[in-house]
Amino acid sequence: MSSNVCPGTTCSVCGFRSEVFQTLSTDQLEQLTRRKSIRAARKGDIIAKQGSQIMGFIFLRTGLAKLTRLNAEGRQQIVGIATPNDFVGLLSVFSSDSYHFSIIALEDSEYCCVDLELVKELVVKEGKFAMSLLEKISRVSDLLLQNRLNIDLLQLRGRVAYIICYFANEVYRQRSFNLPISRREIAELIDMRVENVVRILSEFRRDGIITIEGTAINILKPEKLRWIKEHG
Amino acid sequence: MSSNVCPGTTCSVCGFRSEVFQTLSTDQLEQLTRRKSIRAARKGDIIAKQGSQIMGFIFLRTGLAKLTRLNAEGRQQIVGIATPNDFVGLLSVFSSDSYHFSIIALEDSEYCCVDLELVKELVVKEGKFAMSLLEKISRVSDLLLQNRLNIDLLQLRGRVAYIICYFANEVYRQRSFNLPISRREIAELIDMRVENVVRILSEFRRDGIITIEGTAINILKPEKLRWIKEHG
DNA sequence: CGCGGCTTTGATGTTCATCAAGTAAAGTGG
DNA sequence: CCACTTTACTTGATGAACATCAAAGCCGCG
Repeated sequence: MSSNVCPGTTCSVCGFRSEVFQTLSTDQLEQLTRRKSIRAARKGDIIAKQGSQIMGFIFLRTGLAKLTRLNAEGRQQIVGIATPNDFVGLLSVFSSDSYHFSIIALEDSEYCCVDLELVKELVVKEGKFAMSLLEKISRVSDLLLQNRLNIDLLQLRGRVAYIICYFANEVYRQRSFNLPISRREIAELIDMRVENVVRILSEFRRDGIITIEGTAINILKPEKLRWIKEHG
Repeated sequence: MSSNVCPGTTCSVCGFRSEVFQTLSTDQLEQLTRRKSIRAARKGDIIAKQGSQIMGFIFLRTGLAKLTRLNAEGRQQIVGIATPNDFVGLLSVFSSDSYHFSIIALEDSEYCCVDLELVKELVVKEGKFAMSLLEKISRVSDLLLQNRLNIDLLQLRGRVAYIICYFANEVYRQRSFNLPISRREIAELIDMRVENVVRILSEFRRDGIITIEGTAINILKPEKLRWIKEHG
């Protein structure tokens, strides 16, 4: 939970600006700069906690984070993965006053926390800003839902293939990378059990589809993996 | 697909107004009235089709509709149920130019189709409108996601209980009602097979938890059903 | 009437969760 | 730094949950 405030960077040079804040005036950007804080989170740090009051509009600048949720039964579930420039407060921000998910850093990350009241003020004052926010929020949330719907129809083999492809294609854009999450977390992400994640990964390795050593994954047969993710 | 245009009603007396359009001026509401159409859909009619171009901002005035989706494999999936005052274009409206889901009437329904360009214009022009739209869109989408996440963690018995409770509590607000969807559609809604839906419904009946005859459901033991939905 | 779609039940095999047990890796405290 | 504990990973065996296949009844519709 220890998140350090970083030396301020002005919002006018922020990567997020090009996507959402592009429509704001220099003046408004300065206002934004004054009422935001950039923070650093170490791997494992809790950026926001499910159920706690929403303090600000949060988006990820660098790094990687998971959105998690504890259901009524006490079972942990990973709702999705946030990559740089995703806002992670998600829909809750505008429909509730408390976070519906926890946000936890998977890698050392930087995130920006903008005063929520200011964002709301800007929505009301600056129509174009409101519009681009709507677009961005829609895109991120829609993608989250699509991923989940896709996974729901797959059997376990297909789910594991899906998530490997996800990291390869959407996150790291490389055939070979280090899994940022544990076997347990993979299980929580695609609604299955640790043992079966392990078993299926071993199976993929045996079949020469991937190599995997610890967290290091290398995809040997992308076509085959894609086939499994689609038909498995 | 045959949807008849209804005799115009002015937007100033629309049920949706109180939720989202409340902030618009009389003038703007008249503008809205001119650039919208109220349509009637009969049970089974397709209100919008997955993949087709988004023509307008659609919301349901009366009746009931399902949001469905055909995945890459050709398997049908029901994403959610829309009740009156839900906008059914959902997130796609602002993040894509084609519908990601089909919208199909489950009961005779009336829906309103507002010129999307006008809505976007109003978002830009009227900050308060933008804000209430953001809130509404967030609430509906968030709920959709929550429901799906809940269902994902349940076994089949729990899912069936969940969906019965859903209709009883959220849609009809009565312990006894007519299921608006077939057994097959229930299966598509909670990711299971028709046979198992039937089997579990019969089981609930045998155990005296519900009565069910055709589409007519009556919940006899709400507490027991709730227990199953939470622990099943 | 006959056909097709929806519903229902039974039988069977597959997929998956659970239990158990063991290894490896990573903290923790003396 | 080493014994100790904990946590992550891995494999096997077993039973429960579920999909699939098969068959029959029901109903509406041309």
